[in-house]
Parts: sequence; C-alpha cells; structure tokens
Amino acid sequence: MATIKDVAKAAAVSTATVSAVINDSAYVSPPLRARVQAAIHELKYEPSQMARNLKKGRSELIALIVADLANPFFARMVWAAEAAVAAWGYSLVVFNSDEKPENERKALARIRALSCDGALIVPVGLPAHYAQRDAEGRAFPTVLFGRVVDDRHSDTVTIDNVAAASQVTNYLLDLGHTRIGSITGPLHLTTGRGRLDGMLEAMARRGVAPEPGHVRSGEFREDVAYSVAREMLDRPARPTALYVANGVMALGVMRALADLSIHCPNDISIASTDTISGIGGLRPRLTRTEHPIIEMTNEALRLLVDRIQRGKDKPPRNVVFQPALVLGESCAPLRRG
Amino acid sequence: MATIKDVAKAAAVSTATVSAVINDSAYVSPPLRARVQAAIHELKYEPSQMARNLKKGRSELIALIVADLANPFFARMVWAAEAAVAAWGYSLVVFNSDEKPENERKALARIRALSCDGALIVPVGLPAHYAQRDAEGRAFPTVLFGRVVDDRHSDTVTIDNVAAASQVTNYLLDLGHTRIGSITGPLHLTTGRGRLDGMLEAMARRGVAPEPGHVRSGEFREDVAYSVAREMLDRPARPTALYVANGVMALGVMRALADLSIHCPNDISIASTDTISGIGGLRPRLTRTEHPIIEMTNEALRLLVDRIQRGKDKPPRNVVFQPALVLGESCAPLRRG
DNA sequence: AGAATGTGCCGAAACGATTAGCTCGGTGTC
DNA sequence: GACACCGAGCTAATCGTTTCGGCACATTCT
Repeated sequence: MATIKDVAKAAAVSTATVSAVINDSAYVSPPLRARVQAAIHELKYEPSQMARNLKKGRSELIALIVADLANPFFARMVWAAEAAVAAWGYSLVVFNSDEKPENERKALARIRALSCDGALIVPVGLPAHYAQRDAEGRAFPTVLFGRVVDDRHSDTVTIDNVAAASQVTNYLLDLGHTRIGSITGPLHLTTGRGRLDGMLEAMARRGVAPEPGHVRSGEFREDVAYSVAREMLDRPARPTALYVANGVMALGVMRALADLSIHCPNDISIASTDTISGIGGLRPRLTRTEHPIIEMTNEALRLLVDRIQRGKDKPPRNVVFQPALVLGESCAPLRRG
Repeated sequence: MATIKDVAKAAAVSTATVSAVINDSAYVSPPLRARVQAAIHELKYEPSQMARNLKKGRSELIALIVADLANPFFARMVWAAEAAVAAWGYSLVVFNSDEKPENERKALARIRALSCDGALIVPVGLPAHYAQRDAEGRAFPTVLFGRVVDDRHSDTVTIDNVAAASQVTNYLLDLGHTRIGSITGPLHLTTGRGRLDGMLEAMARRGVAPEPGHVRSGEFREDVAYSVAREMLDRPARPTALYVANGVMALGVMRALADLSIHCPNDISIASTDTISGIGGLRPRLTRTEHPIIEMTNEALRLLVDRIQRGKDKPPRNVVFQPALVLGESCAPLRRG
C-alpha cells in the first residue's frame, strides 16, 4: 500500500503538501496540486484512517450497545442507527449486551479501547458502569436510549412508558374490561416498571384493581411470555383482556393462545406496547402503541453527534417521545355474561 | 489519558519494559513487573488500540455488509455475527448496502480506510467491485455469504437454493398441486435465480409447467410481494399453490391473502424458503425450508478468521449448506373440482 | 532603499504504541 | 584468566498521518 511518503516522493513535494492537498487545509498552487493529485491517482494512494485517527484523536466510529440483538425492536434500531451514522460520516460498531451487565461492561471497555467517538447505549441497568466510565480518563460522549439509569452525565432518549401503558389500559377499560391482566418486563428496568405502573395507575383511576395472579413480569422474551401466558390463561378465572409489555412478548402470548385454542379477540382481548415491525400481514393485527423507533434513534444520534462535535460541556438533554395508540383487531368489547 | 510513557516514567522503567509487561512478550523480573503493574493501576492506564493497531497493521475490526438490514433474515445474521466476532476477540462494524451497488462500493471503501481485518459480505451482485478491490493494494480477506458472484479470490458460504426450491415444489406437487405459482427475488441474484430454477426444474421433472402469469419475480421485499400477490391472486384463474422465495415475501403474500379474503390453506397453499424467525406464534405456520443462518454465519466467520490469522494464500473454500423442509399448516392437498 | 508583511512550501516533531538491536553485567568453560 | 554466552532492560526507529514553525522569496509601505 502506498503511503503519503510515496506520494510525496513521486510528486517531488513534502508530505505536508500532500496532506494539504488531501484535506485542502492550506493553499497549494495549482501546478503543485495537480502534480500531487496525479501522483495520488497513479499510486492509488488512499490515506490510512488509522494513522489519521491516531494523530487526530478521533476514530469516526460510533458504538451501539443494544440489550438484545435477537429482538426485532433492537434489530430495527440497528437498521436506523446504521443509516444515520453513515449519513453523519461515521461507521457503526455493534455490540449486544444480551441483557447481561457483564457483557455491557466488556463492550464499554472495548469501546474505550477502540477510541470510539461516542456510544448509543440501551443500558441493562447498572449505573455503576457509567459512573466508573466517567471516573476513568477516557470518557466518551454517550446517549442512553429507551431505559433510564441514574446518570447525570449523559443525554437520554426515552419513550413515555407510563403514558403508553395508560393509553392501552384505558382503551381496554373503555371496552368494558375490568378483569385485565398484564405481562410486563423486568421491574428493574424503566421499560418494565413504567409500563406496569402506567397500567396500574390507569386502572386505579377507574377504581379497579387487577387480580394478583393476573399481573406477571419476566424477561422481555417471546418464550418467557409464552410460558407465563400459558400458565395464566389455562385457568377458569382468566382475565378477559391482557396488556402485554412489548412486541415479542405479544407474539409469545399469541402463540400460547393458539396452543390453548383461545380465540383472540372473541375469547380474550390482547393489547401491547411497542409492537414489532414486519408482521403487518398477520391476523389479528395487534392493538398497540407504536413507538417511533426510527425517529428516536435519529434523535439520539443527533444528540450524540452534536456532543461529539460541539463539545461535552453542555448540560445533558433528556428527550422523551410520546407513543401513539394504533388500533388492530385484537380487542373486542367485553361480552357480558 | 495516561500513555505508556507516563507509566514508564512513573515506574522508572523504559516504555519497552512496560510494553513487555502488558503483552508479556518478554521476561520481566518480578520486582519490575510489580512496579509497572502498580503504575498502570495507579494511572488507570489503558493501551490505545489505535496506536497499537497502527503499529501492528491490524484493527481487530471485522466488517459485515448485509444486503438489507430491515430484513429479519439479515438482522438475525447480525446477531449471530456479533456473537461470533466477539468470541474471536474482534468487534463488528455493520454496513447496510440496501441492495444498492453504490452503497456497497462506499462500504468497501470505508472498510479499506478503516483497515478492517476482514469482511463478511452479502454481495449485491457486481463482481466488478471485488475485482477492483483485488487490483488495489489494500486487499482484505473476504467471505461472500449467501449469494455467489464470480469471485475466484474469496471464500464463500451459501445455501443450495436450487435444492431448497425443489424440495418445496416437490412437496406441493406431492399434495396434488399442478397450478403452482411462484414469487421469487431478483433473477440476477443466485438467491432469486436459483430458487426459480429449482422450482421450474422440479415441475419439469413431473412434466408440468407453470402458467406464464403465475411466475413473477421482484425485489425481496414485503411490500413488493404484497402487490405482486394481490395482482396475481385477484383473478379467477389463480394458482392453487404458491411458492414464495423468502420469508419477508411470504409475509407480504399472507397480508395480501388477508386483504383478498383468501383462506390459507383452504383456498390456496403457500410455501416458502428461508422463513423469518420470531413469528412462531402466527397461524397458519408456514411450510418452508429452514436455512441454518446461525451455523452459516459461524462457519463464514470461522473461514474469515482463519484466513486473517493463517494467511491469504490458501485456495478459496466454498461451503454449501443444505436446507431442511419444515412443515407448517399453510399447505393442503389439492381439492378436486 | 530598507523594513514590514504576505505567500507557498518544507522539515521535523508529534500521536501512542511495538520491537529490533544493543548494552552491560554475571556465568560457565577450557 | 580469557572467551563466549546469556539474561534483563534500555535506546531509538518505526507505523502513516497532521501540523507548527520556519524559510526563502515576492510584494507593499514609509
């Protein structure tokens, strides 16, 4: 591979001049410029990002740590992030914490080692990591996504989970349901806790309370939702409506319904937050709140790039998105009797 | 950030010794070693990957270019690749060519600039890029995935598309169908061409031929499949069975069926290759061939890492995986009359 | 005319690591 | 006792860039 020195030699100029031509960081007279460009072309020279990065202290890399790459929600996020990052001139390094703090820690170390310019993180919930990160020297701009941890140094982009759950629950209540069950995510995550709170709050405002056995939480996974649903619904006193905390879990519930021969929406109404994309053809369509993943991701990266380029001293910004209720055919009015 | 010099100064040794301790690339006496380690700890020193990479000519980065990040098939591939790459000690840089050669070209340039150690590529079909890549100096080990282009320099990992389509088609023929239609992908891709060929071949062997209007191809997208299906099926002489070339397209077809009030499998049988994951709960379950994406991805990365670490002079290897037919409830025997 | 100010380009010092080659004692052998 | 050898650590070159300061030379000002 040709280096800048080879080019300099070939064009009979100094490396400084070649550099100036490449970045046009200084005036170079037309004849010299032409000679240099010819040499570059001739030798098929291409500057080494690595050397450039070492010198400039940047890497043009943005890291993304998602909590579960197997989840279509996050897959979609990767999609949006790749596009946004490329548009800003960076490249995307992807990590999967798989909901495990240990993996997140490793990813953060790796990000620091790679000198990524910034990171978009779906935190798995241990604020300690970030504190440690700040304590150490090589801190990098960070935007926290989707879930909140107590980190006063980072920008955050989140969805209003309480509002999402309230909206869905109110809709079910409006249909006449009162025996509403719920399957939510881990309660140590704001996406789990907030959604449960929103649901309970909405019910409380109407003066109804869920039965204890009808409120369950577990990991945000299809198979977990499946088994919880099977257990909860395979009993006579099952709920007439079910609020499910996210898209993959809703799929698990649907699978359980199919196996139990419970028909939706005739026998039970199902509603969720945070549907997954790409299943538009499947019936019944889920009644759910749609989260603007793409806009949220774009916004997060805008914040991140801004912090990378404009400096880190600004106070952290917290952007909260509002979900929108989208009606499908998975809910029906309560049949009396 | 502390550098190796700071550590050397603090421990009153040379940078060479510090380096030796870090990589234990040479014997260092216990007392010195201890001093150095203390200094490292004290200063919270962390070697800069970037400097190290510049020196060693590696980057510990592996690139992945997929053809369509929005496609769950490729999202799953990202998932598998991230895990495998991390296990090998690399990090994954993700690019989306979005089926556009231009984007692929840009990604390749970026990969070269970043000095990625290797790349796993789902090619969008222009062999010229790879030829150019080889012509230029900074060639990097490459494994081509899923689709074949005429590249004698790269390892490839593919699925036997012809066999996949044949299997599915034979199954439909066995059920008595002869008016079989098909919606496949772009014919300039082996995943499109091969699957169509496999289907036609299987039919020819039984002495049946599809009606011209029943064989269609288009992009591997849900919405494309939807509109093609709507058009093809909204006519009296529609096929009694349909072979769809991939998972997302099958979803599009299912959506079209729902909108046209055509019942599957009673009114029409649907089968596909390459189903998408995570929709296990939806009925009817698709009859399809399952492609071992994860194993394929792992194998591809094994080849890639081997080539990175063991040298590039070996002859290219081509690994072909065989698909497996999985029965769902989306097909039914042909009803006579 | 001599000083002051620009121009256009170059030389060389960084950036932060790795590593070849060297030095300087201490051992072992004959 | 001379010689070779070895072990432990250091010096300095190197990776491929960017960029600061300087150096001629040309132009303008007094």
